[in-house]
Amino acid sequence: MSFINEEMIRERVNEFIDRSKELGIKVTPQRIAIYKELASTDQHPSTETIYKKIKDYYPNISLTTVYRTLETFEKLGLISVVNVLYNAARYDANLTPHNHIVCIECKKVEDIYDESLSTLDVSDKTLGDYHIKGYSILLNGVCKDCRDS
Amino acid sequence: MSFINEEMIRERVNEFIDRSKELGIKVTPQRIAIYKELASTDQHPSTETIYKKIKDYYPNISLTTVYRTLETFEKLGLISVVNVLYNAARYDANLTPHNHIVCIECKKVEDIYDESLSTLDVSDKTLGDYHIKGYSILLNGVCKDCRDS
DNA sequence: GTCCTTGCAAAAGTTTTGCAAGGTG
DNA sequence: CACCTTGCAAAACTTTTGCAAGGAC
Repeated sequence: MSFINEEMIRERVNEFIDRSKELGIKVTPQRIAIYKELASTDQHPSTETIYKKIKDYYPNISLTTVYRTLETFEKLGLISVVNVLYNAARYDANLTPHNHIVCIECKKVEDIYDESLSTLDVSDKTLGDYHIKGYSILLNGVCKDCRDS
Repeated sequence: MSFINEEMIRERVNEFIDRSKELGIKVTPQRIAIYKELASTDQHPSTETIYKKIKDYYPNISLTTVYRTLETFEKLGLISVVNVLYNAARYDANLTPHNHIVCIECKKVEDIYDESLSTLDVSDKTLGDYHIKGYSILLNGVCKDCRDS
């Protein structure tokens, strides 16, 4: 299911290279290394984690490059960020069940009370190796303020 | 709908005070101020934002206190954190639709391919003031490794 | 050769920790 | 008055930015 073999990785990296050329960005060894590292795992690593792994065989790479490269890839849609709101912790005193919508640009968060999103029933189930405690649905889009400016 | 008036806030703060006593934590002016600030908005503020607001009328409060207090509240279930994975950006090269499960303790992220979670269809809709681009479902629980230790 | 990309260093921003003083129960 | 909580300072950690050198096309 989630097993990734050598051939799949090679294929993904080749697709990445083709796509980069289409998009007009330069294909550097650093970019290939970063993409390959991310394509080789289903662990959703942080920037630091990717950096450390690459450093083993590419000791000169800079952490700054990894940051900048991941941002570039994400903006071009080559990869995605699991947690849009990684900039700072956000709290909520409202404990009644509801979901959230995040503005991709200004990072504003608003509540959503929408019945079509309340149909999931996963609490207290077991999924894979996990005891599920809860879930959160984060919609994303662009808010009116950001569209207007 | 999402309008919060003075009376609701007072009520929430009183509940908070009662609950704090039940839980055996001390009710300090700082804690009341922090809880009240959070209960007075549906904006899901960051620690810094809460700090700045309180500082207007409580100039001696420390940012450290706000950090520590929010953590305390969260661990006791008095409030919740919107974004569990706020510690660092996490990336994913797998662009096929899937969801994620996060271990609350070690912050590990794994992929979920579960059909019962794939029934949401919100793309390209408009919800409130937003053009929806997509959504992510983040289940949370405790992984096997963390349960065992 | 042009211009995008990289690496270094420094800065900005977020969160955590140690410790003494202070306040709640 | 015991002990939890606070505030300050410092450190740890994550991310961003400026600039000159380097490399892809």
